[in-house]
Amino acid sequence: MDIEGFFPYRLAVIAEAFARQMALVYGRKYGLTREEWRLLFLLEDGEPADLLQIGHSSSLDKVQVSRAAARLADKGLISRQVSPNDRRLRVYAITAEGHALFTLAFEGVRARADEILLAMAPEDRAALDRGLAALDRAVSDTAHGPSPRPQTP
Amino acid sequence: MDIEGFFPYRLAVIAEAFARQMALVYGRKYGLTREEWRLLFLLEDGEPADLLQIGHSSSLDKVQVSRAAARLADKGLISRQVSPNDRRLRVYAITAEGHALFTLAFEGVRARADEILLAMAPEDRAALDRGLAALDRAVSDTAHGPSPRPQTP
DNA sequence: TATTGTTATACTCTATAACTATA
DNA sequence: TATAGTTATAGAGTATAACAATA
Repeated sequence: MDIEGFFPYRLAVIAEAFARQMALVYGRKYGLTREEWRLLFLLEDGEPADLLQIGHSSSLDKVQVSRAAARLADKGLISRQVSPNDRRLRVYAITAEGHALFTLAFEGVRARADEILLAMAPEDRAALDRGLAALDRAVSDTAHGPSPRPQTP
Repeated sequence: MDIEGFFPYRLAVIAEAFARQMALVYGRKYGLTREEWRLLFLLEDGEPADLLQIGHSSSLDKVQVSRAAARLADKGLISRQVSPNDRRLRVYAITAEGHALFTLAFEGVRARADEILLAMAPEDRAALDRGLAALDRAVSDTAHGPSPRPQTP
């Protein structure tokens, strides 16, 4: 068994190399960590939301979201307001500055991602898409222990 | 643009979920870190080698290899001997205990990986394989800056 | 002077647990 | 008492720089 041909190794190395290319853009060029980038993406994309909703749709746990949100709020990229309905909740929303920065960063990331994906033959792209979707299902379907990244103890 | 459908996000999340399943085995069950696991894999697989050779074929840099090797040597899983030819070099080799532990861990990891992969339709597995290979090439082909994980400054 | 391997430093990420304030 | 969010702590991963020993 050669390590290069061992599927778990291959997947990890390829995904890492791709993620590194993206991080060069939002990280080195726009000063965002991966968690900040995801959080901004989520808030830009959807309605203002609270921490648990965000955790659910970002594959981050509540601690990660809380800390990324604190940093983003410090930079003025998002706002955090206590909910009037339930004062335990905070409602996160993207600010105008946040929107502006996200737009720039997103264009950069998308451009780099497209550059890579468009260097692939269309059939290969389709194969990748199909294979990843199937892998995603297979991991969920065969999960044993507790579900990953639980939000509540 | 929905974050769930954004390719870089999808790839990262799926690869992460898969890697987590593997780490549950070699990590939680056999007490190895990811770097120790890779290093052991490499030494089990090939000839005894020096640090730079290992770095090249493991996607780890020399610092990571050096530290993982120190921990593995402490546990008695590998040996490190100064090369007689060039006394700057150290030759790493797996020990009998290392071999025994690796064999157990590998069986476990392979079993979990196979469980997932065999839950996929054969055509989906083939698509995944083909898509990943193409993605790997595309990332390399479109690389701009310095190559990732350089071993020498 | 250049190279191999090690150590140092700092920051990010991951995983838990404990804490606070509200409900 | 339970829940939402925060803070604390520790370990693992990543990125650089500096260093010692040897060539």
